[in-house]
Amino acid sequence: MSVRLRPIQALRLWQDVGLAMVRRDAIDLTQRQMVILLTIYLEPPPHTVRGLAAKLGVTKPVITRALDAMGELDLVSRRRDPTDRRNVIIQRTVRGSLFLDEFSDLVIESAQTLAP
Amino acid sequence: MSVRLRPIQALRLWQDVGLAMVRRDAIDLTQRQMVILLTIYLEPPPHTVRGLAAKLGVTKPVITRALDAMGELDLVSRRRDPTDRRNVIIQRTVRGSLFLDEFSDLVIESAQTLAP
DNA sequence: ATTTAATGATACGGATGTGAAACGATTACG
DNA sequence: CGTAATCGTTTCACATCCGTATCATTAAAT
Repeated sequence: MSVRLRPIQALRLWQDVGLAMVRRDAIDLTQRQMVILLTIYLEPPPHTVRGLAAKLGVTKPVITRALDAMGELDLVSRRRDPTDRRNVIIQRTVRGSLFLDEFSDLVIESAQTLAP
Repeated sequence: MSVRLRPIQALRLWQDVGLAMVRRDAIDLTQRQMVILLTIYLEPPPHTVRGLAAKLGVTKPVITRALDAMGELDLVSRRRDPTDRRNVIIQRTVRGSLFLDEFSDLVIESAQTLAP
């Protein structure tokens, strides 16, 4: 079932969620960091720096630094690929799952309260 | 009519739209800038620096700088309030309307292609 | 008229993100 | 082997954002 939205609803949804994220003094991720995090949690593993860079169309250092920042927040973790030690495998964490759960709740609630 | 979303749909929606925004080499707004822009276009005028700062829960310089940046992109414009010349009234622009129109299309399309 | 208050802009120091380029470590290939 | 290619990281110079504090302008109060 596809989700149908009207233009004003789409904009209100973004405003609501964005406003809640800005007001919450909590975790403040860049748009790129958010997309990286969502990709790690939504798409099937394994995830590598190079793969994420290609998917997002950005350079590798962008991914490395985003992983540094999010790793500091314990939203993701990294480990070397045992079979090919050049690769780094990016893994999910409990805190990352929790963060995205709360975020999805926020989106769902905003969507529910949208006027027609 | 409220819009019902499931958790995975909510996350996929954000990933889709974020990915499209990151890949587009075009306008790259901060989350705060985006919320400010949406507020200016969705809520009834007049909009002032002080009012926006209060609504977002941030300091006034944040608003001033965001307006500087978005004004440079011709997404908003400013003019002095004639009745009280301390105030600055923030106004919409054609380019800003167009930008948000395109953005809402992006959200709507992503929502339509969501799996159940 | 003088003082007080309010508004938005600016200066400052610190933190963080970016792309380009170079680097060390590891693997693949001839 | 030894050389080339791959992968993630680091370095560099630059840009942008943040909050605090301060400033100039304007309005209101005394």
